[in-house]
Amino acid sequence: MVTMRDVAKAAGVSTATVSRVLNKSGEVDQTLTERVLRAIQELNYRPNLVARGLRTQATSVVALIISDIENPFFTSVCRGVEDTASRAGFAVMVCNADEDLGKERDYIAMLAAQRVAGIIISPASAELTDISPLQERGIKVLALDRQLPIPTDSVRVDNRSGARTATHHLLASGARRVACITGTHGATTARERLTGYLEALAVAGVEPDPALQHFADFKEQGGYDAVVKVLELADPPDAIFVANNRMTTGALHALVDHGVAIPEDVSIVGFDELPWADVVTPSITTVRQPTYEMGTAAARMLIERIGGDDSAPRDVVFEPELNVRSSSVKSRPERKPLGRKKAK
Amino acid sequence: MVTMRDVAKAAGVSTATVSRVLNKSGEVDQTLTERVLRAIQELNYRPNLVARGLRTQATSVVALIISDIENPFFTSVCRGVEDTASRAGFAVMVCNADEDLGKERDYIAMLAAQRVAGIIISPASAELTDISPLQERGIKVLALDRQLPIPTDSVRVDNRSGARTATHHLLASGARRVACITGTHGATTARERLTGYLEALAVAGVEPDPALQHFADFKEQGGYDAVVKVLELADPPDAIFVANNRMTTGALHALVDHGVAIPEDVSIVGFDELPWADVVTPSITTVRQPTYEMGTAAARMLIERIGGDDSAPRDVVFEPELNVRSSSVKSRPERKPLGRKKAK
DNA sequence: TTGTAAGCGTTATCAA
DNA sequence: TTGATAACGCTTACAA
Repeated sequence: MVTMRDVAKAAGVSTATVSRVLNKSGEVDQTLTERVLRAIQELNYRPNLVARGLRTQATSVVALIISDIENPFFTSVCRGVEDTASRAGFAVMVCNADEDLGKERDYIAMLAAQRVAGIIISPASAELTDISPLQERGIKVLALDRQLPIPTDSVRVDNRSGARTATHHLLASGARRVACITGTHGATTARERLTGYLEALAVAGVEPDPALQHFADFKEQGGYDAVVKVLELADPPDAIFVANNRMTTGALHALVDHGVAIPEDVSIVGFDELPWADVVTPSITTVRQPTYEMGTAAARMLIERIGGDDSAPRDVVFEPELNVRSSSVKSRPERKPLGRKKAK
Repeated sequence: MVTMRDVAKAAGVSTATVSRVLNKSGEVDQTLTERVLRAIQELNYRPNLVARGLRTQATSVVALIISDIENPFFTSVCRGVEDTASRAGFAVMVCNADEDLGKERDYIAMLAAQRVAGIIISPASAELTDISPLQERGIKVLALDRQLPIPTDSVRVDNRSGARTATHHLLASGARRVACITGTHGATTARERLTGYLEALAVAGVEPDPALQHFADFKEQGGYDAVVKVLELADPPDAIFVANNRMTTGALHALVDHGVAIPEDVSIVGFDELPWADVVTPSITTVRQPTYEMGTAAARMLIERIGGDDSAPRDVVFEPELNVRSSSVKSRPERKPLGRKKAK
């Protein structure tokens, strides 16, 4: 383990001078600078970031706490965060809290203790997630996808609008009984998407049926089970709005397993884009979120905060976009869209 | 910022005693212990892990450096690593090197400087990835999915065997000209899967055609472009073996866009399981890797090393499994498999 | 059983 | 411009 002392000794200077050379703080004589740099090179010295962090009370690490690392929505956001953050000289650490409040608390504690510069979090719960350990230490926090009880910067999409558009589209395309499979109760996104669905029903003058509304777990199995339940109803739905990508996959599995024709028997729209939406027959109508852009926006805002910006918290809301494909259009049997020459 | 000193003062003891209580090291009087615990509670004290790490030269963090966070293979492995590691009291940080040697080097440097306890890495390059900064500091390293130049613990699948089985299956199912779309040159997995493909051809007495072999980028676009190239050949293939999940998605896009019938015109087998392999028509034949198990095995081995195990490096090789579905069977038109009652 | 004090590898404040 | 030296918050001999 070669330390700054070793470098100083080798270069015949003090550690203070080595530090100044390293951080380009203060003026250092040209000759000494060269001696120091050579010593660093020869000894293959690497500064100890733990010690530096202890001394400066700051690191150039930002963390990303997500609730499901197996969900393409989050991994795509990750990419956006990372591209922006690493360009600004920050390393990104991803922590998977897995919708688990306990794990989330542990990660928050750990990151607070590690003195990361900032964190982007997709909270497991709107009410119960506690970011006070971070705020106490002045660590900047940005809420992603979901909001927090305390006002903080946030980046998300207009979930109600997206759900409304999707539901409206199903009704307009010939559906009359639309089911809604949304996520866990705790997540604001799940509740907002349900609200949007209900709003669209109201606008169309359709009486909502509680039997058609399900809270599932945001994963494949949850989507599968919920669909099985609504299919077993005496009066089953002729359309389903599914509130996220993984549940949509599960829902499709269930429909296929039960020999349900899509969209003739049941049409379907899923929230979140699917890489394979165009590969399947019928192709799947989705509500696309601008995931990558959300990631870059989140990183940019967080880094500004770290840079000292202390203006009022901002809430950036992106607009999701309905991508109409074949799974949702009952009336006129659509042809597979032509002319695509590029993979997603 | 409340430190150990504050706690000590509040409890009327020394920091040494507080430390002993905290770490359950040494015997501490019952009364004092209680006073300390109460002070900790009242002041809401949180130990500073940076300082502790500086002092003990160790942290209970393991890092995972992966080459593509958008690839479900890696995210599933992550889950395995995390479940095992967090049960053993380790936090897991995921870093996305993105097949980029520069980023990878930066992350290695950073993690070395942070003094993580160990890292699991899927190296960007078999030859150029340099883990010496880690080894110099005694940080345990395990290679995942791909191997390293230096002997280290490793967890991977038998890529040659998987590719051989897939290719053999295509030939046995009626294909006569099989193309192979593999990953980047740098990755051992890409080369091994190509080798397996060639071996299967050799066994079947089929002359390999370089025009049917492509190195792509492990992503959708690469798979798409490669398929377009082989389709434009004067003598196009009647089957394709694709060496990973994302490229398989791209390959399917290309086939669909070009109106190619699967499996009648071209049959296809993809390496890596796809969550939606059963949802599409035809369902997609895949070579499944036991991703989650690989993650748990990797974490277990790494943690044993951290615990002091210094036996010879182990190379754990899992066997991939061919999952025959409809996309690969030309001869007898298969019925959709029945009896599945559970989503993936 | 408890406290004192010496580090861990940096950075920053002084004097020189 | 440079160098002692005192923190940063913690753990751990060693002494009491």
